[in-house]
Amino acid sequence: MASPKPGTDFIRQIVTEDTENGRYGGRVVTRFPPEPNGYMHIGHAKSVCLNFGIAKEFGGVCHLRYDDTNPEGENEEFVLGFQEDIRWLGFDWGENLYFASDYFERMYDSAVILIEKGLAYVDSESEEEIRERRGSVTKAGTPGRYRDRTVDENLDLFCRMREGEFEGGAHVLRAKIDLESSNMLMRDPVLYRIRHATHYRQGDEWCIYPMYDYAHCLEDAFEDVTHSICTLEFENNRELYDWVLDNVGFEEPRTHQYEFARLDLEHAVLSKRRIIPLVEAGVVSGWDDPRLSTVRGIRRRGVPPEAIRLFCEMIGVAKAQSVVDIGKLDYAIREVLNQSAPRVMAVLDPIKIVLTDYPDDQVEEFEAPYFPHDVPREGTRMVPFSNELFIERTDFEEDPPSGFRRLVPGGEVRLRHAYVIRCEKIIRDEAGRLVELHCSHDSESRGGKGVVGRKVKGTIQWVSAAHALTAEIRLYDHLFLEIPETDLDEGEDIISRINPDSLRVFKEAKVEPSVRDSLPGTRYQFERTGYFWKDPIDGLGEELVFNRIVSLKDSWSRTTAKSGPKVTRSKSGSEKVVNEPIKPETPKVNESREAARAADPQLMACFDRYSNELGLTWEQADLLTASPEVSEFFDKALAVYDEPAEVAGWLTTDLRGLLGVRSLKDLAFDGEALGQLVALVAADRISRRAGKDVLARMIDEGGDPDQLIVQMGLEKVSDLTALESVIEEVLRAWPEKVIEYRAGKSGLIGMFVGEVMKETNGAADPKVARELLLKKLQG
RNA sequence: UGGCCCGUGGUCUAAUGGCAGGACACCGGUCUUUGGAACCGGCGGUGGUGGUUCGAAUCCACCCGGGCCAACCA
Repeated sequence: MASPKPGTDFIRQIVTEDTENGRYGGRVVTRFPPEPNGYMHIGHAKSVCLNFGIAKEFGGVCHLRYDDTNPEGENEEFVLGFQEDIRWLGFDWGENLYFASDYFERMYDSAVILIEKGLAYVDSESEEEIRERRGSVTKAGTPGRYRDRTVDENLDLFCRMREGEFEGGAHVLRAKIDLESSNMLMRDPVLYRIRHATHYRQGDEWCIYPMYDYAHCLEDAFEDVTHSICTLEFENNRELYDWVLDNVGFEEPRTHQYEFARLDLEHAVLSKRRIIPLVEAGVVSGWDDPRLSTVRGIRRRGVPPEAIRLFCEMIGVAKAQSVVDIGKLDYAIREVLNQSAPRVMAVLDPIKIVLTDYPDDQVEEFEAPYFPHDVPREGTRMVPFSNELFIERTDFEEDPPSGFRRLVPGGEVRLRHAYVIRCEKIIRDEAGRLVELHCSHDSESRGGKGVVGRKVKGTIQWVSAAHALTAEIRLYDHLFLEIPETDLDEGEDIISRINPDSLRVFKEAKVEPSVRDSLPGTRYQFERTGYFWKDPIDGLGEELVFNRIVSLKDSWSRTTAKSGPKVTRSKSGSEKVVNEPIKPETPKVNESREAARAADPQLMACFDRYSNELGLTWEQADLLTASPEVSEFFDKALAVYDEPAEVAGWLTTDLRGLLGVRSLKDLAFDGEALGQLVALVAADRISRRAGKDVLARMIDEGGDPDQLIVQMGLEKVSDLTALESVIEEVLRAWPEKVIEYRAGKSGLIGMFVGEVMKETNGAADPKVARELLLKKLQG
């Protein structure tokens, strides 16, 4: 089975690293935290596979925790729904079932801590005022009247909020953080609001309820979660997540939040917010409509859980927002079902065949295997045959296109597991409509025996008219024509985008009799048509009702349709953006750096000195004068090693890249140390590359470059013969690469240099090594 | 418009300064009593421009494009 190797996505890498470093003492605790206000959809399934999957792989646990902090819309039915769906997917939370609402008391206590620290206050302004004062993304917020209430006053008010003294909306508890923060979430976020509502678990015990940003991180921390994995839209919330935990007093090692891109599927609608109107308008039969991408819908359609897991493995986990081709889901379903579904015959839209040369009172039975030769499973059933049969209407063509391999007037076709027949006569009614086909059969071809002297290319399915079962068969197609989740505009009526052919019903379909005795839940392949199972609700009684789970891949209709251009998405980058090359007359300069210089004459002077006296480029001078720290760092380095261009290169490129989120101030070394390092490289003591390794070490652990070189064994190998022998060794170790290189794959030179560097532990001079390599590979 | 995040074949995703690889889709072929499956082969990619480096998808800068954030929702 095609399955990409799991375990290499960025989250698993983080977990691996944390486990290896013993950050949490080897513990791995994840959690799946649904709000019980709707049913689970396939997007949740991705998260379930991720969280439970990681726990399993790392020998940890995954908690199922309901994030039930808002009484509105939450209820027990949805709680049960999630449990059912998660179990169906094949995951188990064991003992670890939790409810955020069970933590309300502890959350209250934590809020009191924040108030006592002066980090939270009761605000009594109206909702509108608060919104007004929060400012906008480009405008700072302004403090309200109540921001400076005393701790005692806040404590008293908060207590009375809980006691139920106030109306909803009268007061809120807010964190006191920073009204000017560029992150809107940090502008004194609301922690608690008053809601006189009955909670489905807590009843009327509470009339204040915590907000997500306050509650969620505490839930994770209370449960000793290690890796709190959520979707990308919570990236901005991480800062607040950390703020709450740090200020309530949780210390490292504590939980941290990581974000991945949620699943978006072509032709599907994935959020509860968008599914609810479909359910309410009755365009689908309910949350379990087989066309919906809810887990209930998928399950009712007949998709096996293995297929969902395979699908989630196939699509991977990353941070790039993306839209997955629905064909991948179909593939995963077929992949699983091909191995497990017994084959039987059914005819959706029958036309009658009369075998004029077959005795009309004769019935014979063919023993037909349930599985094709390439599926290693056993089993057969008996299929009755008589002189009146049904075949699929689309398997007969009066006027066939070229390449058509099924029944045509005067032509032959093989009936699967039975005889070859020939179409002798078309019978029509007065209106000229096709009524039945009169055919003859070749008794020599019984049971699939070969025919002599001619080729019969086509094989079609059939059922005996007298023995067939009549069934209703429902064919499902994508609910939406071409609209991925992200393409819908806010407020747009999604019902207008429904695919009118998303459900087609065949009420008079004919199925071979063997399925009458099938085990409940059996998934079949109706040969040449697709995978089907009995609808678990409407197919329960006497009536036979089948759902199509997924069609078979159909390379015939693909070639006939001469498939027009694929529908492309209207938004989100399907067309390449071509940029005009920009050759600025005067180099572009970052505005904030320019502002910093404008505000600081000394910086401005540095900028002039760097670009004029020192001869640095605009870009370098610009970067080096972003702040006084940078220019001072640079000047100190220059004092040790006075080659401005070189030092500037190290500082603006290598050091900047290595720094990440840290700033120069956090460093355990200063400009002088950088100067020393650059000097050592310039003096040929170590290669530039080795120098970068040293720099990385200095950033992580501090230390003196001179000593580090010795410690890390990076002293340059400049001995030509020593280098040569290493090179010989590398070339011997990769004979086939040498051949490829000589055959023209010149990109391999980098790989050879890399191998030499590896062999010498980074000490070789790559420039020399490359030259030598080039020379050797020539000959 | 401010902040944060993200750009790798048609789609999803690897490569953590050293061979741009895999899967789906697509195209061709072999095989076949399913126009299925399997097998073989093929097409096709680092958003752009500069810079650093022996070497850049990867580091730096600018540009372009996309996403998220101004609920007392989660």
